[in-house]
Amino acid sequence: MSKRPGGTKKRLKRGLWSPEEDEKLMNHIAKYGNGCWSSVPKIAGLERCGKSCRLRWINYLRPDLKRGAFSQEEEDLIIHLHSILGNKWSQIAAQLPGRTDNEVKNFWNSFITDELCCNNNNKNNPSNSGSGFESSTTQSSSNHHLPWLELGSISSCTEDGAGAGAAADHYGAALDELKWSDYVFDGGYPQYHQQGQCIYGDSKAAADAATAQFDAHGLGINWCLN
DNA sequence: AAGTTAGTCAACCGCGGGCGT
DNA sequence: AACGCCCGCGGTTGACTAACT
Repeated sequence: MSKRPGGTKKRLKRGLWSPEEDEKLMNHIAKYGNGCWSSVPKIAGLERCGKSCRLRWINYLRPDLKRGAFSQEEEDLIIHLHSILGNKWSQIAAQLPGRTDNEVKNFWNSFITDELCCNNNNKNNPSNSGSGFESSTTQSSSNHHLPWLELGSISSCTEDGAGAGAAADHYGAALDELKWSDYVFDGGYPQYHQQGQCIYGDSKAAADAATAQFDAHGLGINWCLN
C-alpha cells in the first residue's frame, strides 16, 4: 500500500487483524448488530476505521461464511455469471451463499492468471493446441470442466455505455430462455478453429448449432478461447 | 539450506450513490 | 440545489507461504 490516509487525528491501526481485535468486533456485533460502522470502532474499543471493521466482518467474521476452496459447481457458476455480469463481484457473490465478493474476485483473478499463463504455454507448445481448456486447469487445484463461453462484448452491442445494463439484462434473459445447460459441453474439448477463434464443443456441428441458436436470439456470441 | 519466484489471501483506497439536513 | 456523511463496490497491493532453483 503506497498510499496513506491523510489528515486523521488519531493514528489508526492498519494491517492484519489480531484475534483480540476479532473478538472485540464479534462481541460488539453480537451486542449491537452490524449497523453504523463509523461508530463501531469507538464503541468496540478498536483502533480501526469503520470501513476496516465492516470489511473484516463481511469478509472474515460473518458466521454464515463458507470457508475453504470453491466447489466445482461454484467455480462453474462464477464463470457463467461473470460472462453475463462482468466484474460485478457483489452480484456474483450474491448467487453464492456463504461467499464474499472478495473471495469471488480473488478466485477470478487467479483463474484469469491461470488462463493467460496457459494460453501462452499453448502458443509455445503445439502439442497442447488441441486441448487448451483442459490443459489450462491441470496446474491449479481447480478442475474446470466447462468450456469458457464468452458472450459477445456487451458494450459492442449498444450505442453507448449507458445501454450496457440493459444489454446485460437482455443477455441474461435470452440465456435463461436458451437453457444454458444445453450449451455446456461435457467431456473432452475438441475445437473448431475458424478465423483465429476457437469454438469449443463436442463437435463442429454442435458448436455451429449452438452458435446458430444464440444468433437466432440476437446474441453476438463468440465461443471464446481461454 | 538458502534464495527466488509464483500463487493466494486479506486488507486498504478511491469513488460513486443514497440519504438526511 | 448544495453539502456532508455513510455505506458499499471494485481495483489494487502488501503479507504470507508453498514451490522451485
